[in-house]
Amino acid sequence: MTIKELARELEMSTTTVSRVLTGQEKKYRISEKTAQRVREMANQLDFAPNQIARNLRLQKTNTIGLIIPDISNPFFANLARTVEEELRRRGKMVLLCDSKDDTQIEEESVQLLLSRKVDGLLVAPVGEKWEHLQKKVAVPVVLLDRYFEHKDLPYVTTDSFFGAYKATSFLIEKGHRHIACIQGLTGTTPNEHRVKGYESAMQNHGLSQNITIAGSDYSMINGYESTKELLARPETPTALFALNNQIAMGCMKALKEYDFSIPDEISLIAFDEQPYFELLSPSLTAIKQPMEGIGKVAVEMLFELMDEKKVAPQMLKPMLIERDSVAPIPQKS
Amino acid sequence: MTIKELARELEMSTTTVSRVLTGQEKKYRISEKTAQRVREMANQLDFAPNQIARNLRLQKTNTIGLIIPDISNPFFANLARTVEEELRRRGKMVLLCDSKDDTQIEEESVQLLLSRKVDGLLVAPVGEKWEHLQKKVAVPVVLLDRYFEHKDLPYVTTDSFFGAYKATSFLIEKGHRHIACIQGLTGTTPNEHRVKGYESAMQNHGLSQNITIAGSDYSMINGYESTKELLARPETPTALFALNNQIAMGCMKALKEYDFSIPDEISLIAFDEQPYFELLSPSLTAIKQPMEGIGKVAVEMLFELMDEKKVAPQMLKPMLIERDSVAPIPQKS
DNA sequence: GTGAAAGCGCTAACAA
DNA sequence: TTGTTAGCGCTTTCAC
Repeated sequence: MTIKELARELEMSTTTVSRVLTGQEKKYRISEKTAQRVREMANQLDFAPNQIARNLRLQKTNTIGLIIPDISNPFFANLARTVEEELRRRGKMVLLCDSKDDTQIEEESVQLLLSRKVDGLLVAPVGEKWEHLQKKVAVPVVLLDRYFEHKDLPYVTTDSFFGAYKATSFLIEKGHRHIACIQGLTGTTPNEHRVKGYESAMQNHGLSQNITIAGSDYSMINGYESTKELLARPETPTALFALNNQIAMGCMKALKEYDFSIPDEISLIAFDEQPYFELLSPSLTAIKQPMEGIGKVAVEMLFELMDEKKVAPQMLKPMLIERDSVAPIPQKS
Repeated sequence: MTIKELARELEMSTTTVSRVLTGQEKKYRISEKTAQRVREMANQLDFAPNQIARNLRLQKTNTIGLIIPDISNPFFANLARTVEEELRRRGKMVLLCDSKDDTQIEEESVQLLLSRKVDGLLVAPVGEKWEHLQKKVAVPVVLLDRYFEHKDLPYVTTDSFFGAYKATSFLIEKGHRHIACIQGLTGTTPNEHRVKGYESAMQNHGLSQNITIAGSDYSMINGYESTKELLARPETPTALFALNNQIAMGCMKALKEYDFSIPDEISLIAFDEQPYFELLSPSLTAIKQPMEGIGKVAVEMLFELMDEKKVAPQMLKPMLIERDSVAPIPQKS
């Protein structure tokens, strides 16, 4: 069923049909009667214009490419949900790519999406390279979560420094002095900023000598093994700061296995809240990222870029959710 | 950068260029020298054919529509991950739609995807209606998770009856007699089969009179409120069977709030395993669905359908993961 | 071995 | 108020 057949059926030109169907009847002063007939017939034969042809002609696909490092990570799944919803509301569809935290897959995905002529790109990059996101990319790009400083690639993300500083200060206020930080993927901005936030807080409280950083990626296994390693050290930390939700899970697993009681023997705080945190025992204190905000702002930004407007990067403030995995300890200098 | 420009640059026809670039040089006996030159130039100018034009010409988009009720539910996020990976491996991309468990959005999504000429549809339907998935759908469709019996729509799903029967029997073997089931969305096949599995197990053990079914959808809030309601009844159940992961979370929340100790005062088992279940306190006994299998088999099936082969629906067996949320209770008839 | 030209289904500039 | 026609960028039939 094409517009041509529809036009033949109606005994009029494809032009007229097209104009009615694209809502331009007013503009071309098409008689209400004609318009009515077109709509009825289209409805009756339930004709839907071939979007591929349309896209080719219009040089516009109403499609946005979304590249995410791991859709099974609830953080990104949530992001994807908001983004999809926001885009749908604005008449766009989403081509989804999961890069599996692999820069090469990410680069390939960008190519694939560009050759499919997406109108824009929303990317939560792995974070190791950026050239493929900037050079020869003819469409607007907005980065999510991870980004690149000084690269003029617009982004929207959580204020990681702020969040980490807050989490660490919170622990310090509770009397903790030996706080270890288990980091995610090194070299990526959120990780570096979280680490810096942690370090700053430690330094500002005169605890520079106690700064302890372990770990290497955003996985549960990393949390698990880093925790075990930390527990094996001569001076066991009294608190752990896990830099994402999966690391925190690994920490809990290790602590459980080693029969460390949280928070009595060791406190735990996570960057990145998840709904089930409140159900864990003990419930997990966490830094909650403004997920909805990130998705919404990113889509907004992308639209502004598509309208050739200028945009400024955005850092959204996270908040601390106090639960039971952090206990005060008696002060001892 | 179009193939035309590339051809001009090379001083040959677009035909030849196209033939080389689509790997048909052998077929048309194009000289190796020419082919070489084409590839080099294409590479150098890093030319990538406009897929939209290609799709239009070929009447094929290498795109699959994936409709899912809620991508933020880890069950579906996992499914999406496997599906995306499998499809990428086979050279297809994924257009993602989140129906938010709303049949109307689902119907619209099908229309949108069809007008974009996807080559196939992978749908985890809300489960209330099926007409929009069968009538006038010109492309192959495979259903995930939820499906429709006797509707000739191929599906791949977990054997829900089997899993629920197993979970219930497990509780009965542990001595439980008053087992309540908190169900998900009524009217959907997995839910009905899980309920039937539960009922069958109860009946086969002579516990028909104790069958208790509460709840109405797959949400945490449903688990929460249904549990509270069950606890308020004169005869409190000794075990709860939650029909999905989110319901189970709601149960835990309610039990925690009411200071019911799991498993000492009440046992809990969930249909649908999640990685964090082992970290909950107590760790949660669950029926684990073969997620990877579902995704892979579904994609395979879709490809067979695209090759005009016949396929048979598949039910994959889940397995029971024993943890600490179920305790035996002394037998009393 | 290579090329000219038609055509995929649609929209819009130009014409009437 | 409506229609003719060119063309989006590609592939492929037919011709040489």
